[in-house]
Amino acid sequence: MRERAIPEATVARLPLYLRSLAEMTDRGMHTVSSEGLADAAGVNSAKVRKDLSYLGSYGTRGVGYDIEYLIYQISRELGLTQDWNCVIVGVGNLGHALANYRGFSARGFRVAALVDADERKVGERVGELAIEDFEDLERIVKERQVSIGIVATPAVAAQDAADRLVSAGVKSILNFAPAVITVPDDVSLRKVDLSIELQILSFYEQRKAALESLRRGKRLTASAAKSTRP
Amino acid sequence: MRERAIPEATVARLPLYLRSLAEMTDRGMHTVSSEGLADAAGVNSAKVRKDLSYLGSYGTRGVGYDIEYLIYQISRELGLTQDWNCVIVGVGNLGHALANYRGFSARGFRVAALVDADERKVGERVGELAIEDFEDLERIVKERQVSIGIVATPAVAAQDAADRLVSAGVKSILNFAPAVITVPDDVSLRKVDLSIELQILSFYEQRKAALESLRRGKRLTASAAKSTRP
DNA sequence: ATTTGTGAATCGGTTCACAGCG
DNA sequence: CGCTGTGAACCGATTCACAAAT
Repeated sequence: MRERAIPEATVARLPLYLRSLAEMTDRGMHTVSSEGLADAAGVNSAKVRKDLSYLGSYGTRGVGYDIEYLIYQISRELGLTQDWNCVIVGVGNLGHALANYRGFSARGFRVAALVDADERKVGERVGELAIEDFEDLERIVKERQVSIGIVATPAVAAQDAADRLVSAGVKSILNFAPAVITVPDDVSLRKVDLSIELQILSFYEQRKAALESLRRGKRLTASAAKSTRP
Repeated sequence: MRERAIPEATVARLPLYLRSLAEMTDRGMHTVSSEGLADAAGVNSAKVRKDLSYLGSYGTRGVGYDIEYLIYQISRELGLTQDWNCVIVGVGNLGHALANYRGFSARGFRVAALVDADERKVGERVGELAIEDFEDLERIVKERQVSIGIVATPAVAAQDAADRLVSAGVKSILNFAPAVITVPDDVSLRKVDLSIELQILSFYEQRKAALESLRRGKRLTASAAKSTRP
């Protein structure tokens, strides 16, 4: 291996491996096989081996992977050897929860500012930070070298929030608002949508219920047929 | 078309279409082309047509799709013609925010209970509801016909929360805890992990920075080369 | 004339299965 | 011998491109 370009699907799993590996170190382990890591991360071992092979040949045949070394390599690949400053745009319900979320700082993400367009909220303190005016976003991004914008506004305000983040120079956006937002090609956008997740679960839940009642229906029909046949 | 089995990827997009269609009705529209819906949902039109074709032939060639009818068909397919009761397990930061999240009830999801293992929290009111004892989960699930469990506990407690939900008969789980949890095959599991999303953004952010400094480096080298050549 | 619905081509990702190496 | 690393086969999803429908 070793010629640029890690598949998106692999990138999305690296943080998962990282977390499992960190837990293993905590438990005093030093090496792990692809099988062991796969179990911990909830995937299969072929996937682990292929994923890790994109980073380089960091395993030892017959032995496995050195946990500490692998943590270092994955962290480096994910850009976690440096800290990233984030700004949370929209400090309602969810914005509040995100602002207070620890685990955030755990992986080197620092909430450097909270902004909201509602003037009544400006000045209000949330943990260490005071809510600032959305209008000052550009200045804040520049001064504090913010590289990640977290959109936690209501749906109608989300595109505007994103536009302002982009024109302030932010190149990575995480959108929690239940709205489609569009950004230029050179900006990364990920979204987290609670309501969509619930609707997906609803689909499968319904299908299970339908199958169940079909099974039940068949059984009833069968026994009914039996009882009517003398 | 029309022989069971809608691809997972399609199921995941149906809620997106539904939201766009609802917005269109609000704006007084009555029909929409695959192109129009694609733009609103942030996908391409071929995908829209293929996705919708799995539900049946609900469009009119030369015209497009009837919005109202399509909303009905997608809602039915997603199981949104009925309400679903949810229980939130773990009422910390995030659990609180989820409990107060409107938009929840919007699509027919009702938070029927909040439970927490911390006895000091039991009894505390959050909006309409009082926090109940995690130990009573099984009874609560049965009495209130809860079908969806939302895990918002700390990582260490997540698997236990899931196990208890499963043994109470819950077949759909949405996991917010930063931990891998495993469930039997007949249980649907989706996960939302803030920290993982940030790490993915970090990867691309870093890559952009690396590319940028490479470009800058080249330019410098080029001009340096030029200046040293007399 | 316009837009759907869908086979066929293509792509990205997963899994298999085993050669290669410690 | 055990486990990694990886070509090859496979699979699901996306995109293309056009015939069919109104």
